[in-house]
Amino acid sequence: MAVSEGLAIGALARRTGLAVSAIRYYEAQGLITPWRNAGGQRRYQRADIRRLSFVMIAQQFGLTLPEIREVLSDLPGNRTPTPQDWKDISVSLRARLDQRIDTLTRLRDNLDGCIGCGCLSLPKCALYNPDDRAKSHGSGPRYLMGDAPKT
Amino acid sequence: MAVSEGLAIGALARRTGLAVSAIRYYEAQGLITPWRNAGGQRRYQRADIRRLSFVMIAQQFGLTLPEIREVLSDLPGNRTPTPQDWKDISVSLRARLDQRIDTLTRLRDNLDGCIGCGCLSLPKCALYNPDDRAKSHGSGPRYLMGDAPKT
DNA sequence: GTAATTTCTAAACCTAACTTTAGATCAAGG
DNA sequence: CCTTGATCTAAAGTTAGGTTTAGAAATTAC
Repeated sequence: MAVSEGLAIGALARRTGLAVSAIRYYEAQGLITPWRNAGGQRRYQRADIRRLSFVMIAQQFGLTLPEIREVLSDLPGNRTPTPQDWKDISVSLRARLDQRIDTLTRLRDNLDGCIGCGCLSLPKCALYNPDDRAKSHGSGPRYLMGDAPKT
Repeated sequence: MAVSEGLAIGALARRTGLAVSAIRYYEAQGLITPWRNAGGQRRYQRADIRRLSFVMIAQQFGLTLPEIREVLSDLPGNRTPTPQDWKDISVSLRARLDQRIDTLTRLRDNLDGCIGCGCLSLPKCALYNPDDRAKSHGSGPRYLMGDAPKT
């Protein structure tokens, strides 16, 4: 056993709970970068378990994969991230989460006064102008205020 | 002009800000049910403006279209919904929203203590067991805890 | 009464985030 | 050495939530 043969993709999958196909997909999206062994198979570092765990958590917070990649780009590239490194990027994650919670809370507080009254049919209703509307959830092209449809 | 010719789909689109194609799509998903005029064109009631507005608001809250359809099913089918009817179903909406906010808040409160510590690599971490994980956001098949992948 | 709009349907296309499939190659156990 | 299991790549399929396109029929406007 050499000091560092690395983890095979199946082992990493078992450690993280992710599907093998998902890990390959994340690589294609630039979220993780394994090296290859002599036979061309992917090998991962121990630290990648944590990296993928972070990806999963950030996803629960509603970040898209490109957003997560961006957050991860603040990790040092030249060495294995330390606990402090992880703590540092968690700050950025936390800020996004705080904003999301604020938006939902604001929306909720408007709900009671708004539904049932006339404003539900008006475009100026407070519920119609959230900040992060277009990206709030789901995928696919989405027509939203200020994003003119063809017809 | 008869008393009730109804709104054409284009008019409804202008009133709500939705694309015509989206309105047809919502019909296919069972969210709205127009009638047809002699020529086969869709006609809508005035109350449908509010119905679609509700759909848009519920979407911002993160509900999927099937969920919204379910919420809307509590409206009276035999008559035009009254303001009180709308208020009633808003309660159901608010409950879901409260839960979502709670989940996010709990997640956030765990974040600082969790990232950077060893638990980030462990499946038992508090961040790994949210209630509504599978449906929290995004689309497509998603392998998540308790939903075994094939390989 | 004709021209310009709208609307109709069905089917194809789009994005995000993955999974499935197929056929080939690698690695490990006996 | 051979067999079994793990990986590899590329391409196609899936879901949600829509949009685009094409050709035809209905409405509206003049």
